[in-house]
Amino acid sequence: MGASKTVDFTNKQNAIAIMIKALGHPARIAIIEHLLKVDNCICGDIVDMLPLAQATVSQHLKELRNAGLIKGNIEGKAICYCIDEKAIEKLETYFLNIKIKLSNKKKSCC
Amino acid sequence: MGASKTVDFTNKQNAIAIMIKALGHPARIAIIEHLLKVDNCICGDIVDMLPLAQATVSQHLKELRNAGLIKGNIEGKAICYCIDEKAIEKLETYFLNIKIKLSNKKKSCC
DNA sequence: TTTTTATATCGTAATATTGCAATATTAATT
DNA sequence: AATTAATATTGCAATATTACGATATAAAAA
Repeated sequence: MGASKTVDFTNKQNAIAIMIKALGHPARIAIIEHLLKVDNCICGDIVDMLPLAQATVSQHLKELRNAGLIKGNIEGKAICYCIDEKAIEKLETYFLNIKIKLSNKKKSCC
Repeated sequence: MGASKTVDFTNKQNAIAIMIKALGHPARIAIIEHLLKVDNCICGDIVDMLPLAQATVSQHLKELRNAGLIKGNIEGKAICYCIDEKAIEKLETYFLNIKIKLSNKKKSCC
């Protein structure tokens, strides 16, 4: 197979899984962390930062874009990439809710 | 290739990517959400819940376990799985920090 | 001790991901 | 218009993931 059975899960579950999956790679974590540090977020700088070929970085950026985690703004012949705050908020809220629910839960076995 | 270039990233980046990656699948999201709802977290119930074969569910549970997101406790011939609170806290903290850093940041382009 | 029950592992097929070189595209510069 | 610069896309090889049936394992029940 190799294909996830997305049809059988809720839309919410599929949506959050897509966002989370997009972050589940060290290069894409590194991209987000770099965008966080830097003020001028030009694509070329990301390529220079990472130990990966330009084509590979471009691919990772595309995945982050498709998942809604970053936005790109064309600036002349360069592209300025930024983190999408709303996406990060969604993720933070998701885990915060789990944390809260867990703390309100009686322990069963582990 | 198909193999991530983990050597070239920091240990922290690789570690958080592994945790996040483990959650980046709708079935594993569904497992976590189920464990959150239920008091008695027996493996067989998870298998019954999900639209996947027992072997597949077992594999997903293994990945969550390997990433430290759940813990299993043997109870006779059954196994009780629970969410590892510390793992969830790590994830929540990670995204909270990004959120805070973003809000303290001057907008550049997007 | 045999059988049943619950879970894990193995083997394997289908598909996805990762990474890169080569090439295409697009916009600025000359 | 031709060249340069920045980024994206294509094509492809290597590896990983997903899913499942079949089988193994381990504990309880009969």
